Amino acid sequence: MSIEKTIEKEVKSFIEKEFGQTPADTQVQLQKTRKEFKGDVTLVVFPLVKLIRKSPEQAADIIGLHLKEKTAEVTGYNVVKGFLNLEISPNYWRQVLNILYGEKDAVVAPAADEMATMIEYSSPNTNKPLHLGHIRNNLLGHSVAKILQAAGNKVIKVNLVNDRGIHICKSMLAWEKWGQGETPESSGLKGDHLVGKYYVKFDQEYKKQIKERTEKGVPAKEAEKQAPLILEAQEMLRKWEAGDAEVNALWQKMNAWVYAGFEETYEKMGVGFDKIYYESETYKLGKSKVLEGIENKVLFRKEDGSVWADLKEEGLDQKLLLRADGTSVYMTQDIGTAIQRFEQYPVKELIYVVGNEQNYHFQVLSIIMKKLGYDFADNLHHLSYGMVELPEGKMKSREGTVVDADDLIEEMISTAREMSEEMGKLDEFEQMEKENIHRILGLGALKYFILKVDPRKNMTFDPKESIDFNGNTGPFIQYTTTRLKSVMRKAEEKNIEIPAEIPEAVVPNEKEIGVVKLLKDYRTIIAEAASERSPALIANYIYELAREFNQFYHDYSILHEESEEIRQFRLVLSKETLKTLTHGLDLLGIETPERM
RNA sequence: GGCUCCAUAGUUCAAGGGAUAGAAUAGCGGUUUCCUAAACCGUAGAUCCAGGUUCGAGUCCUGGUGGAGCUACCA
Repeated sequence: MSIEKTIEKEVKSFIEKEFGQTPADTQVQLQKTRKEFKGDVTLVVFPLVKLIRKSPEQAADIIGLHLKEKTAEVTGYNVVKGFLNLEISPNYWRQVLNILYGEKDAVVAPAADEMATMIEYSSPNTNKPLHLGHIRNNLLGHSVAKILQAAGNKVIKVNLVNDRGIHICKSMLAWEKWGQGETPESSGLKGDHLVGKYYVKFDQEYKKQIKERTEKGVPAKEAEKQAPLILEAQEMLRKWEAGDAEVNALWQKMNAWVYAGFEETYEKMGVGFDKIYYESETYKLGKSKVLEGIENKVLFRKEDGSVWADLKEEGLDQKLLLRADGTSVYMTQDIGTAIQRFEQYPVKELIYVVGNEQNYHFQVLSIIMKKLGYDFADNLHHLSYGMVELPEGKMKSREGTVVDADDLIEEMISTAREMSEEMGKLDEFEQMEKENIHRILGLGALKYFILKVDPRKNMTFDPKESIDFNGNTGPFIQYTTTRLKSVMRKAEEKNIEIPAEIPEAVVPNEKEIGVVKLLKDYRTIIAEAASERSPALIANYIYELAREFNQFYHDYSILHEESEEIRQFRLVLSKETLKTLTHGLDLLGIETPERM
């Protein structure tokens, strides 16, 4: 039993016996003792003073004295205001490390639950390359999937590629008009960037046409609708929907370019999926369910034939589900895909990793699903993450301020390369090995930078200041692991064995206890990160652990320690720390190099 | 206009209603005959404003100020 549980139990039974009052769980508040005070565990006494009817100081004193007498692990206490700081014996911490060390897996045992959690992320449009916003989405989705798995869930990762619609037709049309048969091979451009180029081209030409008309006095809205380019694009979409062979062939060709490009970026980021859905295959879903909804009178039809949900009772507006011409909208498709997924898979919940700009959409989705009578509506969760903003505000493709995913990744790797070469620690390595380490470090810095921030919050990225490699960063934690790996290598070279158990005679010092205390928390942190769906909790934890270990490492030597028993203790401590840091980094999708 | 979210050192981020608000970075000053100095130590620096609830408020409530998002027969 953990020391906190033991103390909690003892405090409760003590107060019950002595004062005839049973404290509620929320009244027994235990927390870690702050660094500036003596002690390990702190009981906040304020909530208990009403039951005990003494001053906070007196109450703390009585409880402290009792715990010291009754609980073997409590070796002393002190009272500061209403805070009872309890000192726990170093032997207890040694035992904690022994237990952690004995459990070979840092991972929580897989749950027996056969029902899976499905997590949808990435979901890109195929008309332009991925940017920094997508990076946050992908890293979050991938990391949350890993964390859920580590917490004992079955996880299915899915991607829904938005491969159809008017925006795709814009790229296709521009390529036909101005592309002169350009291909990724002929231009040397990555497929998604090539298609993106024509999407931009369309927009430019379209704007010109609008301007020509507004200058002749046509109202802006009229001009937007009249411009020949947009009419052509709309015509192309109609042909696509009618299955026109020529349009379809072009669509297939250009999408294939984009997929190849995306695949490259996904691979670089280290993210992947168990199943990829294409909107061209799912966009007709949901319509029949909506029609059923009319029969069941939960939806209604307007005079023009369009179908709506009335959400006034929920404090929202009306929401369109089928256009007057009978075609579906985004919401209709999402209704269809959700139903399909719950029917096809043994899924207990569905998590959508989508930006907070779509909060309203997902709020409405849940309400409509419920209206349609699907119980799993309560198991649809929107993992709503904040925008990545530039110092001057939102990224705008029109103003060319979009931070391209591929460019950023390359920049990170080359920064790692520059720094590494300056330090010269890898000089004797082969080129291939060096490049691999630069890649691991560059991506480590990027991933940690993104994931350490609470997903729900907006974050700022300044392209002028490169992402740090020192301090609270991925490379800092990676560096700690390479030091540890180096210690392990040297131990092996010197034939120093790492024992199966720690000798009982060892009494850990303060720095060592500091590390053990953190190691003990790891499983709890995973569970919390899973329920909060927040990789930031993992990131903050491993940073703190690395920092704590570095302090110990700086002050004490491991292999050069003279006492064999203490050396063994420190080796076990190091091995456990390495295991935990590596595992935590892996949950963030970050690799650890052997050297750096 | 309506709805939602946000506001913490110069900057980027932390802080389950609890102690003297933590880090990092930038600044200043130190540490290397010893397991990797991408490290370690020291120094200085912050809760948007006004009320309220509470033994205790960055955290909860009300009002204000400033910012973001949503409010499409786009996806």
